[in-house]
Amino acid sequence: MAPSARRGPYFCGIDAAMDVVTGKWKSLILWELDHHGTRRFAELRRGLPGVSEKMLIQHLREMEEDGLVHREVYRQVPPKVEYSLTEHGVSLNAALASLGQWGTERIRRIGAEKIAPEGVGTDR
Amino acid sequence: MAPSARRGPYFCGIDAAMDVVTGKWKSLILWELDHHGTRRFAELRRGLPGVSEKMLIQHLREMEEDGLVHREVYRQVPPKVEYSLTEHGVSLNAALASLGQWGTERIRRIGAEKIAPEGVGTDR
DNA sequence: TCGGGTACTCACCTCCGGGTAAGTGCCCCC
DNA sequence: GGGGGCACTTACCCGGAGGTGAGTACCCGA
Repeated sequence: MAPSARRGPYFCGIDAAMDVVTGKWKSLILWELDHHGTRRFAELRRGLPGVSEKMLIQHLREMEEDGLVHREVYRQVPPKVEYSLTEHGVSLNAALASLGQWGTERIRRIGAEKIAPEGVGTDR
Repeated sequence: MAPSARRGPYFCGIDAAMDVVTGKWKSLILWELDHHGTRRFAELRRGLPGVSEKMLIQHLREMEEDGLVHREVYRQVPPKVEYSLTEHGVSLNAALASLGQWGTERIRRIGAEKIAPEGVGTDR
């Protein structure tokens, strides 16, 4: 089987997109990478409070397979790896924008708590 | 605790929306209801090939709690219940549109199979 | 020399999302 | 009079998503 054919048949575009974005941290990773442009592994870990290293790597690998993130390895003595979004990742993130707005609306409506990952004046 | 406070604190709008849309059939239910306007339980079941009655009800109940769908019961001898989208459901569906397009794009890119639920000339 | 950082891998465990199957009370149609 | 449809409910089970914690190979600063 072709390496990228691992995902099942879909009913519609929505669940094809869902398939790629489902995972506790994937949308946050997308957001982090889009927001910062490029991030190292440890930076991502620090940016997503509560994520385990195992899940971070697992999600990053899957997103790489799915062509959403690019992984650049610098062969150095203290290892250095940089992650960034591919154009597909960027466009997915753009497609998520309206959903993000809806969610923000909803948070306001139900008055849920919101954990801002860190400082920067973010809406969305 | 307030009845609608059952959902945890969120990092951002995306996962607030995800929280509501996560579940194997929820996006499909949204789509079915949006497409047909109003549907009975058995119609939904037939419209979502492979769904189990248990999951259908469970998802419908959650979506009702979340204020996405409206449940209208007609007290009749053969029971009749009609489900439809609330305005929040409709707006969520609208917010999912761009994601659906992205997904459709992706399906084309990777050449995955697509199961059209039933006839009607659908994109998205 | 010891602790901490970098980017991981591996083994193990838990919880719950989701599936299967059966039952319910009432009706209509063959 | 029995089979099927309606809208569910209940009990049971399984697999996988995700968490925990340890280990690795190397380096740097205190």
